[in-house]
Amino acid sequence: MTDPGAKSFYITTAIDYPNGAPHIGHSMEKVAADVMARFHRLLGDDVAFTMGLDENSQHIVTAAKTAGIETGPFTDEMDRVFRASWDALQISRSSWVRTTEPRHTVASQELFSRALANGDIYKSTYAGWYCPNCNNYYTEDELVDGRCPNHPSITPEWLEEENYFFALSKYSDFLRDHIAANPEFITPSTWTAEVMGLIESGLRDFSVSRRVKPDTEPWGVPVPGDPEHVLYVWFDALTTYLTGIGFPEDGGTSGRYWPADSQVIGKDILRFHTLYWPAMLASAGLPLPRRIAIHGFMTLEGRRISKTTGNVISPIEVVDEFGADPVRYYLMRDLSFSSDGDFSRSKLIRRYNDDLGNDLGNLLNRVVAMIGRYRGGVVPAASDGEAIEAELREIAANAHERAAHHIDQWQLNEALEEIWQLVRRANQYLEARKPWTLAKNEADAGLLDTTLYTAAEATRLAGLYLAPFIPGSADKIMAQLGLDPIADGDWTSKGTWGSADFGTVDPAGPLFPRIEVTE
RNA sequence: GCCGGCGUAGCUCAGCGGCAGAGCAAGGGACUCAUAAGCCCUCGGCCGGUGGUUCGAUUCCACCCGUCGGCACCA
Repeated sequence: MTDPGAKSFYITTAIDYPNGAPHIGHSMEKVAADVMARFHRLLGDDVAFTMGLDENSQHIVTAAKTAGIETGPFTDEMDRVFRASWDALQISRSSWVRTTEPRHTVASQELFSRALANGDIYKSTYAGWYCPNCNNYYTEDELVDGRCPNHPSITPEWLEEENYFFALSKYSDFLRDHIAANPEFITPSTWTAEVMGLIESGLRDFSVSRRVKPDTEPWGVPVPGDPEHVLYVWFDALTTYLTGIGFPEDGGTSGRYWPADSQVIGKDILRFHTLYWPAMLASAGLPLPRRIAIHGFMTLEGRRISKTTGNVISPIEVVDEFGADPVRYYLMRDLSFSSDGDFSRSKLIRRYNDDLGNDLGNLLNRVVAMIGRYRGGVVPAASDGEAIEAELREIAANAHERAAHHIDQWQLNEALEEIWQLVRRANQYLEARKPWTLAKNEADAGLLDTTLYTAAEATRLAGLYLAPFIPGSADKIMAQLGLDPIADGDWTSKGTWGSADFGTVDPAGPLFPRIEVTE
């Protein structure tokens, strides 16, 4: 399917920490990344898309213990739940990395070894408040009245251990220069000042290993040549982005896809992806990702999502009720990628009914119904028409161009707004031409043909442009219009006016049946 | 405390030096192809406050108030 000469596009999402099932708040990042991946496939690019799970943490071991399950089966179950959630949302990942996989051990050790060989890793002393039950260190702030946050009965002791450090401080100038020279590296740019501020306030080296304690379950990637240590967080978690494309086999796929075009993360891990990660890559002699795309956080009905509040909703639950496309549409339309947003059931329903049902679904429905009624289902040939037809063609061309630009800039809600200009204009167009009136007069047959074709074509293009956002529905639009399902490269080859051969419409009923609000 | 974001119509937000914008919500109207949908019109804002720069500020600057984040080994 993919042209070997195609441009490659590599995108990743943050890997999740599977100490519990995913909730709706995790889904915005995944959907946004998926929209981008699908958009690039539509452009004809050869897309790789990595997601995964960060399983190498003592917190996971603790969570498994709490659940009374062995760590392996526990993470296997979490793995199943996470994949099922993203599948429900139609996230089109191409690779899935669990940090416990052997291939990931290889990749992490390789990255570590390269940084070591480059002289950026050294041994030093790490100190912190150690809780033996958690097998974890805490900072002063994290302790609750001097006790372990997870084990109120335990008073952690101050422990020092020798472990490995990464020389982040050496990269201050490099990072500052890179960020200044590549304004798109941090997207949206509102975060640039914050990151620069972090650099100016001074970067400290960070520890990258933990000593394996006796009598604890070994869990993690051994440090190459020093099995007394396991990699701690960064050289393990961040490396998944490389594992996903076959690193360190540079003759294979990783050479083709790296550097990543976009790495999508939440604002909480900004520091690690804009400072630690590029420094680690530079140290290992690898090029840096072109862009770190940072999204805001989601509240649920106005409240912070948290287990203690009890307001967690699973993505599967929401998809079961509304369908994947409506949820995807709502997330991308109402919640700005770059800022925090609130997920609200009533607003989702409003978006569904008003935008998807009334504007888009009803447009499709009236178009296929009229073509069926007035032209026996065959989309008629048409003349160019008059100014009003030209105007609609121009709106479509604008939507094509501007939506692409906005998607490229990670302004996904604005891309949808542009496409909706076309949807709205198509409805207005029908009101202006009044095909139901034209149909009453044989003398208007030619104009009726033009009107029906023009409306059908506008609907087709809107459906195509929406394909990255609502892929299943986009295909249904094509099917009702009697067209082939959307394929890779169609944004270009079929994205302009008149680039499809219509046949016979296939009315299949409302695309987004209205949801009746009860309360 | 330090750094940063935000505060514009009932709601969600756009605009960021030159007569206040969109969508939704609310009210009215003409139509009927369509998911009682679509279309048209109307209502609606001392653009958080105070001072300053400017011929002119929602837009730039200062301060204040409110609000939300970040402040490092925590995903």
